Amino acid sequence: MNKASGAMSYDELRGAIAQRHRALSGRLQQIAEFVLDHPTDVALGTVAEVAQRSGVPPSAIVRFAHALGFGGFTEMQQVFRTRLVAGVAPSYKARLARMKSEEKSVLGRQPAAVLSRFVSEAQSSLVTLSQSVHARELDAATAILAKARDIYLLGLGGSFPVATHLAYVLRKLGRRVVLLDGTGGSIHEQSHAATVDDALVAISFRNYYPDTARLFPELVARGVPAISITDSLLSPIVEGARVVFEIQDMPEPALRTLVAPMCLVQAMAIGLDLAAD
Amino acid sequence: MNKASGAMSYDELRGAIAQRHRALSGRLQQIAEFVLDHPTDVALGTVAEVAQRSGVPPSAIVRFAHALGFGGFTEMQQVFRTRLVAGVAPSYKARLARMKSEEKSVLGRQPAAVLSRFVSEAQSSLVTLSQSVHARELDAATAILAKARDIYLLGLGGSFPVATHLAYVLRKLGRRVVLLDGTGGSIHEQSHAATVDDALVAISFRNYYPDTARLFPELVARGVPAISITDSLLSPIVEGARVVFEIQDMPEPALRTLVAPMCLVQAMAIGLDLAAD
DNA sequence: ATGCGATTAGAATATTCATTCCATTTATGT
DNA sequence: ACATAAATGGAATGAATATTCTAATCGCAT
Repeated sequence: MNKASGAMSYDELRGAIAQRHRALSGRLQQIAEFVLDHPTDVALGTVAEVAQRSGVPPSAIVRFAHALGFGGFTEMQQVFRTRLVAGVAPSYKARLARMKSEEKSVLGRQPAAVLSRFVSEAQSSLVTLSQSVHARELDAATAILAKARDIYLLGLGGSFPVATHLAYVLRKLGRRVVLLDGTGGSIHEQSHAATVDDALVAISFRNYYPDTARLFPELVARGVPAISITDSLLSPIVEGARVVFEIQDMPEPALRTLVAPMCLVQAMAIGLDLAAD
Repeated sequence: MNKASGAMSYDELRGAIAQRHRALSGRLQQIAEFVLDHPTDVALGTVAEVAQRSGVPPSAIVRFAHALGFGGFTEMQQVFRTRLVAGVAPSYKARLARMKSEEKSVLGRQPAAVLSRFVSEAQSSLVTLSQSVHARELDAATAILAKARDIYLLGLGGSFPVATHLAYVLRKLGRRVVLLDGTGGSIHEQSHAATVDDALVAISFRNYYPDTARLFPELVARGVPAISITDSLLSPIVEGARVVFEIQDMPEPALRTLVAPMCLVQAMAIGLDLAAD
């Protein structure tokens, strides 16, 4: 019971186990070998399960945790669980909390620190993007766009920059684009000519812009093939869409760099152009 | 209770939740949104924890699981746990296989390859950004913006998305913003009210949009403090600018993801807000 | 061999947890 | 406006779980 185990990472724990392996008694050595070989079982199982799989009585498992300086099995299990959560996409909640805490410090308030924060934020959102977008979806999306006569773009509020960017690139590539921006009237009027021979790319993140949520179902009902870029399967532009790109983003709208969706629409546009040859 | 839930994958479950979301009652919808946004919490937490974090009573969580066809929370949780183990298991063999498949797709022009190409482009442009932007410039920029009564944004053509994004964030933070977009007349008229007490953020990349090149010197001549974001010191918006951010980008306009300038303007806006407190 | 300390296994226990039940509230149709 | 059904929240319940305790066993030096 000589090791402070409070804030221990999984790798540190592995090292600690390996280090004192030979100093442990027979049963405890057996358990040490098992937990190093089956960290997932330890992370997700109960004491009884781990005990059975490693062939020892439950109490031995608890003694093992004690020998490592933990208050009990549950405490040790927490460390093994960090390994699991580290494997999946970094949680935005944690990152947001980190941002908030850094904002408090004087150093974090300096513009240079703010920039490096957004840069690293953008980096990880790009990693997440390439992991979460599948080739099948991209192929389907470009197929829809390739068949479209006119391409309608719907992205208002915070998503407007993405829509304008996609509009710019598509027009550069010679596509006919209608950007639904609501200038000079309602977006309903702008989208009135959309038919089943056209296509719609809708972009919307929380909180979903009301006009987007209203117009999207109308166009879908008219048979316009739709591609949606959003942050949740529950967003109003998911139902009826032929293709849905779900992109994780920051919960706070003002903190979104839009890096991931910008890259995605770019890839869609260029991929469309290359496939057309 | 009409869905066989025994051998269900995480993605299938997500789809099922999204599909019957609107058919659920209020509380259950609230839970649906939470579990889609916080799958890790569901995978690792207890009923009480999930209930507290999602702001519902524990019994509602169990009812939610029942509504999805599971025998109880524990049964549903198993599906969420598969997501965690799937994320960590692919060690070397799977990762190698993934790399191989990516290489293969690079050979073709498949959209997925295009995306990964843009992602890596964006990654490196972010690295370059954090290296090339210095704290002194950022400080100077935020100082100018802090003193400004109205902030005029000038970014046309391919830079328009950056300008709209900056406009969105600044307005969210309560700043007075004039976006020079030329709708309903000339940008000259829109910028007519700009004085020495205001500020101008100009964004322009090759080939420099003619209107930008024309308007920028006029505003500078009128004494409006200017911040420029561009790709060359020879660009038309460098001379007369108080601060210049030079950002390397792709030579071909259609291939720019705008990732770096998006991050930069975001950092400027948030940095301004934090410094103002 | 024998006594002593360390180690172990299994039962006992106390706690945590998921689930169910029921009274109350809220929505819905007549 | 009323009656009926659905939904909800909170307490009660019973199961599952981690942990502790104790008697038995093992290893080891004398």
